[in-house]
Amino acid sequence: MVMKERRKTVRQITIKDLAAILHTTPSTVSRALRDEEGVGEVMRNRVKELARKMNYRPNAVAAGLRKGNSHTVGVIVPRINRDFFSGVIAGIEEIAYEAQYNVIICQTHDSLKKEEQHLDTLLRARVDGILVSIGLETKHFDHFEKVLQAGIPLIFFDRVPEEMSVNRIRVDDRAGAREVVQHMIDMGYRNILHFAGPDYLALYHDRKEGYLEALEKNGIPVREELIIPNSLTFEEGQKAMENVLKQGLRADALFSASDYSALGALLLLQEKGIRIPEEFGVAGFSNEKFTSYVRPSLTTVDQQSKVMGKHCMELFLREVNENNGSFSKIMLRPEVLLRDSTRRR
Amino acid sequence: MVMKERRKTVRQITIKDLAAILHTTPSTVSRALRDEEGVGEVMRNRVKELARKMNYRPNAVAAGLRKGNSHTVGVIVPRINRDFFSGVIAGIEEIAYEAQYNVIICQTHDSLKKEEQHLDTLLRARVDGILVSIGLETKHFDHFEKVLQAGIPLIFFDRVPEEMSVNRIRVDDRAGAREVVQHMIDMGYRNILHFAGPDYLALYHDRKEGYLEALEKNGIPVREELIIPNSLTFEEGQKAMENVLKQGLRADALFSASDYSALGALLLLQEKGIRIPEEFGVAGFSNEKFTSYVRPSLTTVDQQSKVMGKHCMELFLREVNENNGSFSKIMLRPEVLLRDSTRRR
DNA sequence: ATGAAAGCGCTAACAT
DNA sequence: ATGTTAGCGCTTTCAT
Repeated sequence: MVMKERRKTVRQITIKDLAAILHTTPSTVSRALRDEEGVGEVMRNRVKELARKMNYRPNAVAAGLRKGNSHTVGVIVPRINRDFFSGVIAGIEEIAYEAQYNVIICQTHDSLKKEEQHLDTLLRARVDGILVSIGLETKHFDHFEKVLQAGIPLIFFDRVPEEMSVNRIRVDDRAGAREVVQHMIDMGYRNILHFAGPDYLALYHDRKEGYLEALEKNGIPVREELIIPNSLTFEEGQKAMENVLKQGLRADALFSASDYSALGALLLLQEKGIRIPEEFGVAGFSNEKFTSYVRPSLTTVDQQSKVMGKHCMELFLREVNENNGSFSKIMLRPEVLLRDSTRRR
Repeated sequence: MVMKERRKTVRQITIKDLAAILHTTPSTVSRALRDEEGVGEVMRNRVKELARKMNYRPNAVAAGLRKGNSHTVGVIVPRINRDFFSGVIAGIEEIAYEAQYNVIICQTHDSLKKEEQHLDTLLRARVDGILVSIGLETKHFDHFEKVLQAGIPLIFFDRVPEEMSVNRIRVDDRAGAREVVQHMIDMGYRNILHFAGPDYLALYHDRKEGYLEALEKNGIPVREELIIPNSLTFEEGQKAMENVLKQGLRADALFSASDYSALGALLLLQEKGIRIPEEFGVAGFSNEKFTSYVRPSLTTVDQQSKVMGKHCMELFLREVNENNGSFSKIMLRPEVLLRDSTRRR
C-alpha cells in the first residue's frame, strides 16, 4: 500500500457520474445497483462492473434523506467497559448485522446531561430506533418522550423505567437474588449483609426484594442495619465493609447488588485475615469477567447479556415492521453461578 | 410521562413549516437558528421561540448532505470491553464533545471481515474521519486505502501498521517492556519467561524487543525456549504456563505482553502452590482494571489510554482543518506500575 | 426497459 | 434584513 497522494477534498463518485459515462440516467443506475426490477440484464451488468471499477460508494446520507430512514439504531448505555453492557451490545450487533442495520453506541457515564445530549444527537441523526439502559442520575423520563414523538421505536433494557407503557427487557433480578441468597442460607450463613443500589431503579429494588424474600422464607429476621444503601463501586464496597467491621456488626456473609462492591469487600476482608468462604461468604451480581479471575472465585448472577441484546434488537425489528401501538415487557431468567466465595463445607 | 399516542410514522417539523407559520422563508429561519449574520433581532427571537415551542429538531442528515460533512468521526476497535480501548474511547469522546463532533464506535472482535465492513459502512455514512486500532487478523492494509481516496483523515492508534506513511499514535512499548523487565531483574529474577503476541504487530514486536534489550543490558543470556509465542488470552496463558511446568523449564518469572495471559499464568501458579512473588514473579501489560483487583496485585504497564484518545481526536481536528499532505507519528511514554506480583524482599 | 422530473430538508450564493 | 433560487445525491413516481 503506497500512500502517495496528498490528501485533499475529493469529490466522490456519484450515481450521476456513472450514468453519464454509460450514457444512461441516474434512475437506471440506481435501479441496477439496488437489484430492482426493470433493468435489462446487459445494462445491469455494465452498471455494476463500472461501479466496482470506479470504487463507487453509495452515499448513505443522501439515500437516507430521500427514503426517510437511516437503517441505523442508536444504543445508549451508562458505560461500555462493563462486561454486562458490552455483552448486550454484542447481542444487538449480531442481530443488527443480519438485518443490515448499523449500530451507533453512546455512553453516558451515568450522567443525565450526557443521556439527553446523546438522545438529541441520535434524533437529529434520524436513527430508526433507540435502545437505552438509563443512567444512575435518571429519575424522570420526560426526555424520552421526544423519541416517541419522533415516531420511532424506543426500547429500554436492564435499567428500565417501571410503571410506564414502554417496551422493556430485563432479567428477573428478584429471582436471581432470591436464589443466590437461598444458596447462602443453605451454606449455613445466617447474618447476611446486603449492599444495595438506588431504590428508584427497579433492578436494584428487586434485588433487595429477592434478598428479603429469601430471608423471610427461611424464617430469618430481617435486620435493617445489614442493608447498606448505595454501595455499588469497588471503593464504596471497601468503605462499606470497613464500616461494618468497625461497628462490630454481627455478619457472616454479603450479598451485593454489584460485583464491583462485592469484590471491594472481599479484598478488604482478606486483608483483615478473614477467611472466605469459611468465615465469611461473598456473592455479587452481574457476572463480570473478573469474578472468575479472583481467588476465591466470586459467586454471582449471570444476566444473559447477549441474549438480552438479541431480544432488544429483535423487538426493535418487530416494532419497526409491524408498528402496532402496543408495547412488550420481556423478562429473562438469570443464571446463578455458584463459586468458591460461598461454597463452604 | 404519559405515553398515550399510538406510534405512527410522523412527519417531523421542518424549517419550511416554521417559515410558513412565521410568514417568512426557509433561509431566514435557517440563518436565525444557526445564529448567522443577517437576521433582525426580532425575527431571530420569533424563530427561536417557535422552534422551541414546536420541538423542532434539525435534520442532521439533510444538513450533512448539503454541507458535505457530517461532523461525525468513526472509531474502529477490536473490542470495547477492554479497559485500554474504553479508555481511548473516553479520551476521544472528551475532545470530540468539545469540538461538537459525534463519535460512532465499531468493534471488529479482531475479525478482518468485520473491519472491512465497518470501514465501508463508515465511508457510506460519510463520516469526516476514521480512527482505527487494527484487529489481530489484519496483516495487509489495502482496505484502508479507500479512506484516503475518500479524502478524509485516517488515524491509527496502538495497533498501527508500521512502515507506512500514515498518522499513528502509540506508546513506547519497547521502553515500557524494558523498564518492567529491568525491575524484575533488580528484584533478582533471572530466568524470565516472555509470553509474546504476533510479531507482525509492532507493539508486540516491540514488547519482545524491550524484553530482549533488558536481558542483554544485564548480561543475561537469552534462552529462546523461554519466549512463548501467541499467548495473549487468559486461557492461552494458563495453557502456556502449564506446559512450562510440565516441561520442567527453569524459570522464575514471567513478563507477558498481555494482562490476560499474565493472569491466567498467575492463577495456575497459585493453584500449584507456587508463591508469588517469592518464588515466581509475574508482570503483564496494559493496566487492565482487574490487575489491581487480583491478589497479589499484578505488576503491569499503563498505556495512557485516555491521553492517547485525546491525542487521536486532536490530531484528527488538526488534519481536518489544515489538510496538509504530511502525517504525524506520536509516541507516548508508558508508565510502569510496580505491584505486589513482582515486589519481593 | 429506460428516461424525465420532482423532491427529501437543508444551506449558500446571489439577488433585492 | 430578507427573499429567491439552486442543488447536495439519491429514490420514486410517472411517462414513454
